[in-house]
Amino acid sequence: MLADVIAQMIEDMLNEGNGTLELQRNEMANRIGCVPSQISYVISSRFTPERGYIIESRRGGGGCIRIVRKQLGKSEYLMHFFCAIGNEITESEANAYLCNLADTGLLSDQGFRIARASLSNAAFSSVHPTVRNTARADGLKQIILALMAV
Amino acid sequence: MLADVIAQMIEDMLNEGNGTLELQRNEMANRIGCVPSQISYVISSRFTPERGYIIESRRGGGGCIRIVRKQLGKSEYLMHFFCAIGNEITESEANAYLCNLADTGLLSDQGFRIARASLSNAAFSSVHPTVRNTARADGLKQIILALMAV
DNA sequence: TGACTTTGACTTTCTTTGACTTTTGAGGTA
DNA sequence: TACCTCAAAAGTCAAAGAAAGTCAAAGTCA
Repeated sequence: MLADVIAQMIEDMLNEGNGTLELQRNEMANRIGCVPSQISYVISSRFTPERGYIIESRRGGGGCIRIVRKQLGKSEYLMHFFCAIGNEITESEANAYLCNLADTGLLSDQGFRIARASLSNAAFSSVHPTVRNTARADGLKQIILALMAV
Repeated sequence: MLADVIAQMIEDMLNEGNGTLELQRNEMANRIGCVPSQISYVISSRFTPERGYIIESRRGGGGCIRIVRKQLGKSEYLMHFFCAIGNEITESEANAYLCNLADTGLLSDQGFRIARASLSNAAFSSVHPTVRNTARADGLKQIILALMAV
């Protein structure tokens, strides 16, 4: 299947490049003989943050897509955390999680303060109350994903 | 890419000149082999006040462009940031701010990643689009307040 | 049937270029 | 000195180009 072929190519290039890779979507699509959005599809369906990849990109002339594979290790713990977070979470529940992360040393002092601030009720004051805890849960998940990216 | 090459040149010259630099647009464009407005483009897209640069210029014979990288004290810096944030802010604008904070050392690597994650579009996916940028601005402000509190 | 793939039209973002405008200093003139 | 003119800058803006992103329709397969 096309998507799998492309995924394998990217995998190979990643191995060759020590876990990092910059590709040009149009150029690659051209080489393979598919539409450019196919590349996007493969990346968004296979090289997700959940599976341990970081994706960055730049549009415009000379633009490209950057893929970095981060090696797993202590991130089992973080993954555990991630899974434990439901769809919604209150400020104090979030704080409990953060304290826990700080205790285990996965969160620095500054990191802790930033995370707490960005998940505080004050930060969500303009968000509609009915989705506030959902948004907070999303934010916490993003933070944990970011921590895994190290 | 041309723009990146020029940006790097300017960066180098700034370092050489202790954070300040005077350049002549036409002369530089000539040396590089591009149109003069390309230099203007690079400066206006990369050496913005948000990223901590002051731009001054003088037209006419002997005119030039002056670029100064400003370094402020910590709390001045944070205050400056805080005030510069409007009521709404996009993800990429927020990232520019965070890069700046990270560059100046006010934000650790982990802190940077946490802040970026918690202000990302992904984090606000359940927030109504019309208030997303408002919520992001609130979050960024909370983060900066947390940094000032140390 | 439902999840995954493939495709392509359309959008957004960033870059490059060039034509035109504005400002400024210098040199000449009354 | 006061003023005028001119050429040498830099500024502005919009069009064209070069990527990547998005999304929905159609196809495929278990």
